[in-house]
Amino acid sequence: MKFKEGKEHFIQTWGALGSQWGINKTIAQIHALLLVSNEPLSTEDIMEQLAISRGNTNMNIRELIDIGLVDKVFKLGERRDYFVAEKDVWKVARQVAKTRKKRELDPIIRLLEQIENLDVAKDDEEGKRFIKLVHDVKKLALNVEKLVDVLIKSEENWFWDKIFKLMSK
Amino acid sequence: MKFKEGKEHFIQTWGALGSQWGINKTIAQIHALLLVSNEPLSTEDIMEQLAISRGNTNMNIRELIDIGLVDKVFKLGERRDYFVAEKDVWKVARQVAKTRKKRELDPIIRLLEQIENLDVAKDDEEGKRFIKLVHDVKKLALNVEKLVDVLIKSEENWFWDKIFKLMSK
DNA sequence: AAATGGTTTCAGAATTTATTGAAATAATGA
DNA sequence: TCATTATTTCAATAAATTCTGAAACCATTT
Repeated sequence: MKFKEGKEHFIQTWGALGSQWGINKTIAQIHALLLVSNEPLSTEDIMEQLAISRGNTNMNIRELIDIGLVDKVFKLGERRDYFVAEKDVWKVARQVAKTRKKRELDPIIRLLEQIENLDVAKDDEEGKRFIKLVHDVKKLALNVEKLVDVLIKSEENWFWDKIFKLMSK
Repeated sequence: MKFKEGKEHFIQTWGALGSQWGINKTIAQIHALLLVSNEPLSTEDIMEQLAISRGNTNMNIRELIDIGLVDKVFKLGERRDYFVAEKDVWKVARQVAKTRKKRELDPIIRLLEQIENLDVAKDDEEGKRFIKLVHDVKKLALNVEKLVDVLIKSEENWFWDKIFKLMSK
């Protein structure tokens, strides 16, 4: 496989991975492109290399900056903005986990807590089963949340080291 | 909050959660409906309660059966099919992890391995950086894969117990 | 064998989501 | 100031996904 071909392939794969996980394909592709680029890229560069419009490029770069995966950088004597991606894959993983936790997990836990506070008569078997279900889901969500918290705070080696010790017992 | 209202809320929330994670909303809603139902439901029941068409119902139930979250059951002396969902939330989590691992993680690891085998000259710095990136991503993916494998094989208590011991050190 | 009750399929419609592109806005500096 | 260049916004459009509903299919009973 040729180098350029490999890059293409990588960008496509990253994009596909993104859509499967509910992330817009273009966001993932821009991220991949910046990941594989050694130099900062301008909006023009990205538009050209991914064959997408200016507006699309701009909005998705902003999203990536919000998520914390991409930074704006300035080149001396240049007017236009350039962008770089965080290259440390572990940091990327942590950052994604952080964003998704806040955006998705936290609101769901709050909702489940609300539902949990149902008034149910003591002899209402159906109601009791429902409350147990909601409770179980909440418990799972809380556990996932805690795990994500560990991940967010950990160093790569520490984290996987501990996880793998888990497996061997 | 009233009981019925709580159920509605739960079904909506489950559906919303699903779409954020790249799962079709209706699939998630059917699953939620079956989760909160103590009795098996027929296609008609589901159509009615979620106000969706027969075709939609049928296709999404099939998907849920494929994933392994829903079973078809028969009622004595009844001709029509009934469906029940796995109620154990931990089993649900493991089943989802299993399906997504096979569908998503495995293919990506294979792709990364292909890309990794690039021919790059020894003095090609850019190429070398790219290969390192791909290698790092693959390593992360392999670690996640291993973690998911532990999860799939574990009992709930064992798993979370070990994970939480992690945190305290 | 034909009527009944139920299930599955799938082309087209509806809906949702992503993208474009042009106009408005901002920043720079001559 | 005003011309130039870059960025942002957003209504319109396109693309992708999901859903419908009617027809085909299948199994059972009379």
